[in-house]
Amino acid sequence: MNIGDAATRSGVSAKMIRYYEQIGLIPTAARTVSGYRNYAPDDVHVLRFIARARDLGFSIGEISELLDLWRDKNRHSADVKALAQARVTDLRLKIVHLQDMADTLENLAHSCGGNERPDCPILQGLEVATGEPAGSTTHQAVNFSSFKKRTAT
Amino acid sequence: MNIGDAATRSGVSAKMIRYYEQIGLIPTAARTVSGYRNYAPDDVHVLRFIARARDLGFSIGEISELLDLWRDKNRHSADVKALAQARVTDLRLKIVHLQDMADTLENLAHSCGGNERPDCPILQGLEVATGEPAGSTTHQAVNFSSFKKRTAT
DNA sequence: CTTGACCTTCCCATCATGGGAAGCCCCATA
DNA sequence: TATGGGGCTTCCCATGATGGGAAGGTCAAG
Repeated sequence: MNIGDAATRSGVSAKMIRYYEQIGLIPTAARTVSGYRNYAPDDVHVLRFIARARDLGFSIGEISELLDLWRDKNRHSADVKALAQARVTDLRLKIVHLQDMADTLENLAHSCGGNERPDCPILQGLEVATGEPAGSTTHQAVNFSSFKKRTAT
Repeated sequence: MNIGDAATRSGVSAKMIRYYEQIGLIPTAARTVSGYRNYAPDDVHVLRFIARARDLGFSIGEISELLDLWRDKNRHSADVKALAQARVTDLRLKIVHLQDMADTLENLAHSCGGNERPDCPILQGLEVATGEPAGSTTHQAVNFSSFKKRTAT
């Protein structure tokens, strides 16, 4: 099948399929005489795997590891499990932080709520409520985008 | 204080401070006669908040709104409150998505022995549960759909 | 006055992704 | 058979947030 079919069937855009090929995440596709990339159902399978893993927040590097493990018949479950658990730990931490932030903002909304009060203690409030000396360690970024781009260690 | 001081005290790198100024997230800093940027403690407060918000995955656009919310002391209290509450709703939604994701991964990890046997179901889970197969084989999908695209404003 | 640590601007790279242009290719239909 | 529209190719550019580094000016301590 052509790349467009593979894209719609896998949920990975054609652009991304070419990109994944280019960076070596997937092998170079077979070509037709006229140069079109040609994909087999198995390739779609792999692409689905990739799409799913991306959805779950795995970085490309991690997906590469997962693919290696997946394709390796002698793979070790422990490796895969460790990878997944690392993601879970990241996620739990993020959730806690986001809840902090949501609570803070909610308080802010209440304290600044709708009247003519001239001086909402917003700045101080947020700074206190967000805790964290903030000059402290630039701790490993815990946010949506950074966990994606953090190169797997 | 100089930009280096502001950077270490706020946890935002000097590079980023200049960038935030350039894109208008923070106002152009005062300059000394020789052209050095000069910061007051209040500026550090703002930078700290930015650092915190970035840490939590807010986009620059969102942080810009939050800062407006902060600085807009009393004039449009109702609007300000609405904005804050919208952000809170956003946050709660993000939290839900993250929890979904974490739960899924945790389930996968939990059912994986973590030993040397190559039967860890994490890989199968990744392989199978592609969201939205559009009338295809499996539909046990978990569907966080566009979670990773949440960079919306 | 020298030295080294700081500051300035400017340019480039990153990662994952999308947009779009220019130019082939394939198939259905008139 | 010719044609048109849509799919494919490569190539270049842009994004957002961040870092690296060069070339050069500045400050403060020795």
